[in-house]
Amino acid sequence: MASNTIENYLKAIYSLQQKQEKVNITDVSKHLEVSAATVNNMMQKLKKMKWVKQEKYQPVTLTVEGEKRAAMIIRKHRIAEMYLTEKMGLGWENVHSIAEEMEHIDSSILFDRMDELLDYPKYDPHGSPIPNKDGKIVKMNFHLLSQAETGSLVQLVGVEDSSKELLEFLNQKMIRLGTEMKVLEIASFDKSLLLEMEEKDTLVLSSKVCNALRVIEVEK
Amino acid sequence: MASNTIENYLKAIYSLQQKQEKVNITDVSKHLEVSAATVNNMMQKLKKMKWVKQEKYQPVTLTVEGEKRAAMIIRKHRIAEMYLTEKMGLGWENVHSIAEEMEHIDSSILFDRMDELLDYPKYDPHGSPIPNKDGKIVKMNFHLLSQAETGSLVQLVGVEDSSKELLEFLNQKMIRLGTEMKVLEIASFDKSLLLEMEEKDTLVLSSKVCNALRVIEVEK
DNA sequence: TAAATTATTTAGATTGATCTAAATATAAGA
DNA sequence: TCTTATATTTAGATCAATCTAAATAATTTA
Ligand SMILES: [Mn+2]
Ligand SMILES: [Mn+2]
Ligand SMILES: [Mn+2]
Ligand SMILES: [Mn+2]
Repeated sequence: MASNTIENYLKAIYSLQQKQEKVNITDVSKHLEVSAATVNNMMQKLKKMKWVKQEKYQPVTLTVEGEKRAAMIIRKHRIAEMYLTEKMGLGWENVHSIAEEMEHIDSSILFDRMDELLDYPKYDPHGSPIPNKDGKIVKMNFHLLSQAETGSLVQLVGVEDSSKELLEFLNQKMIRLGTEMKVLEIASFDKSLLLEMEEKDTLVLSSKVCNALRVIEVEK
Repeated sequence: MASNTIENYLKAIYSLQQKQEKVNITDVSKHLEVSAATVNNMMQKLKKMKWVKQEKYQPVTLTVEGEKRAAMIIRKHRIAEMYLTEKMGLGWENVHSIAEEMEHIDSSILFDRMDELLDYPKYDPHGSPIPNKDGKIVKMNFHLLSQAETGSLVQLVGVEDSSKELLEFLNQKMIRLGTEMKVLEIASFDKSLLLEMEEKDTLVLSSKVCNALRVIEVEK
């Protein structure tokens, strides 16, 4: 059995691989907030286990086996999040940190049962897809709100990070998955966006927030 | 924050303290299946943290603070077990090992919510009382089936261990909490019991099993 | 009570996960 | 291309949690 630490590394590499071509030691280092030397050290171990491949001084990639393991951990994480929100009534801002611990529980009975009770959900409460039992995961189609153009009408389909801080901010602004927003103006000075909300009131979001919101274009 | 390891030590000492006057290093060592030297080493650390007291070469005791922490971990463990059986439909034989990991999750929101959804249960699925938020725990009244006398009518109110192995054995014999059994005969050779079950059929249980079953006397 | 047994402590070592500092390699910029 | 900046690796250290073996204390038995 892999330690929680090792599982967190696999998950980190997997997540980074989803949005980048190349995953550098430094990326993993920043993502997990450990030193590059520590990551390097762990990569030696993961190479021995045949879960990652890496040539000296080159980026890392998960092997097929490593990717499968990572996907299974993420699957457990997202099923747990979904269960906690849908069946227990916890807010989307509270479930990520709990799932961060539950994902390491070794019990197919538990996660299969949650999956069943949820009727096999495809997405987690933050809009990310849940890998299936084979580790297959649907490729999401979105762009970041920070990339939207003036005049476009967009709908929130996911968030880049599931931190309590961001999600409580969104709660307060009444923004949730499915919320539609029209981009009225992009401030050239700080890249903040002026948005028209569903109730016709307007709202300004900083570029930091806009960089964390996954949206799709919708018809007017 | 205490590590999972430390929390498991606190829990072990607490559980042993429930059924023994004195808790020796050796008892903890056997309970957690680590060497006595390891336990000794950990006791030095727990003493520094003021969670246990121990004079050199003497038994260990939890401090008030240590006991409270232990009770909170056990509370989380038992609420989780109850939730898994009652709300998710898992069998009593499957929940202990899951709870062993869930008990370390640091989230009052999660456990308070489970407690609420369960309507504040007093006992876990194995018949053990759930400590309240102040760490108070009701003293159970029972004796082991192995201590029962010939002719007595007893009812199962709990188990000494929650291992999958024992509980699957009990499932197979149709024995669950509340099951009544009459002691027909005690074999002097191996201390096995011949029992009359509710459906009038008879059953022999080894002393090993009888030592794991908590019963109370019931009226005939 | 002396000897034997059992329990506890100490000493020294190992493993996993981490760090900082320094060395080395790669990539970017002038 | 040469220099500079950035990324990776190596070296050496620390801390938590464990071990075995040996020393010491406490308890039990004869
Ligand atoms: Mn999450
Ligand atoms: Mn995790
Ligand atoms: Mn249990
Ligand atoms: Mn545990």
